[in-house]
Amino acid sequence: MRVAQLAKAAFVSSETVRHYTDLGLLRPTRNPDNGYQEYSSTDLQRLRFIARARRLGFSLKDTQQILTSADNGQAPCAEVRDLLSERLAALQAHIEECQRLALVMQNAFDDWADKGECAPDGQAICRLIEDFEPDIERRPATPCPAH
Amino acid sequence: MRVAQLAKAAFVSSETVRHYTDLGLLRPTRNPDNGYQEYSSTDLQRLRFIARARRLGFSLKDTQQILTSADNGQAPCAEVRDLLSERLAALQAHIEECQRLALVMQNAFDDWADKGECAPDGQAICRLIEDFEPDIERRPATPCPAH
DNA sequence: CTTGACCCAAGGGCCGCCCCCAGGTTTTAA
DNA sequence: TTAAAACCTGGGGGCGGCCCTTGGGTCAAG
Repeated sequence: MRVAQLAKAAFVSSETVRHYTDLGLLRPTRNPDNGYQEYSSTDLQRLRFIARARRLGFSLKDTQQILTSADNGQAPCAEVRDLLSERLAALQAHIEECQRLALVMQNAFDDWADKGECAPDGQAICRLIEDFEPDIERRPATPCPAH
Repeated sequence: MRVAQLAKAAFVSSETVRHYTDLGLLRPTRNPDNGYQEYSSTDLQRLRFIARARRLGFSLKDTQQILTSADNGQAPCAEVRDLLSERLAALQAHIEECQRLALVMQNAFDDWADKGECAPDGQAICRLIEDFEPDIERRPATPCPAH
C-alpha cells in the first residue's frame, strides 16, 4: 500500500502517516523504481493500533514505548495499564485546573456586567482587567485555551 | 529597570519578559553604553496587565489586540467583554471534550481490570488496546494531555 | 581582581500534526 | 496518445508560550 491508501484505511490523513513514519512508528520499505514508500498489512495494524491508543488518551511517545515493548516480545499490558492510570490522573488534574479557570472567568464576567466603559484617561489600559485580582493564588496562566 | 528587575516585580521569568519584548508587547529603550534593555514603569504596568489577562484566560494575541486598542486611544472594554465570553465558551467546550475522554479512559480501565496479560502470540500488539472500540464516534484524539 | 549575578542575540526544543514548495510519477479520461 | 488530475518525494515553516542553551559581554561586591 502507498501512503494515501494506508491513511484512508485507518481514517487518518496522509500527513499523519508520513509523520508517524518519520518518527519510526511505521516502517515501510522503499520501491526502488520510484522511491515511494510501501506499507505492509503489519503497518496497517500498527497504524490502527496507534489511532486507538491516541483515542484512549495516550501520547505518541507512550504509544511508541508500547510498540517498542511489543516489538521486543514483551507483553505490554501491565505497562499499558500503568500508563493509562497516569494519563487519566493527569487529565483529571488538567480538567480541574480548567474548571478553576472557568470559574475565575465567569466571576469576572459577572462582575463586569455592572461596570461601564473605561474612560480613556491616558492612565489605565482597561480597568476591567486592571482591577481584577480575585484571589492571590498565582496560577501559571492559561492551561490550554481550547485548540 | 532591567530585565530581571522587571520580571521580579511582575512575578514572571526573565525569559518571559524577553519573549513579550520580542513580540512587541513591551517597548523598552536601549542603553547605548551597553546595549541593555531599559524598561519604564509603563512597561511594568503593561507587564502586570498582561499577566492578569493571561490569568483571566486570554491568549497573548488577545492581549496584544487589547493593548493595541488602548494604545490607539480606544476604550477596549467592550472588546474585552466579548473576547472573554468567547474564550469562556471555548474553554467550556474544551472541558467537555476532556471529560468525554476521561470517561472513555475510565471505562477502558475498568474493563481491563478483569482481563489478563496478552500472551505474546506474535500477532497482537496488545489486546487491551486492540480490542478497544467503545463507540465508533471518531474523536480527533487527545485534546490536551495536561502539560 | 575575581567571582557570580546579570545582560545580549540567535537558535532549537516541546507536541502533533498541517500546509506549502518544487519537482517527479502514476492514473484516468478525452 | 496525450494531457490533466491525482498522487508521491524531501525539506521547511507554522501553531503557543514559553524554556533552555550557546557564546559571548557587563557589572557589583568582597
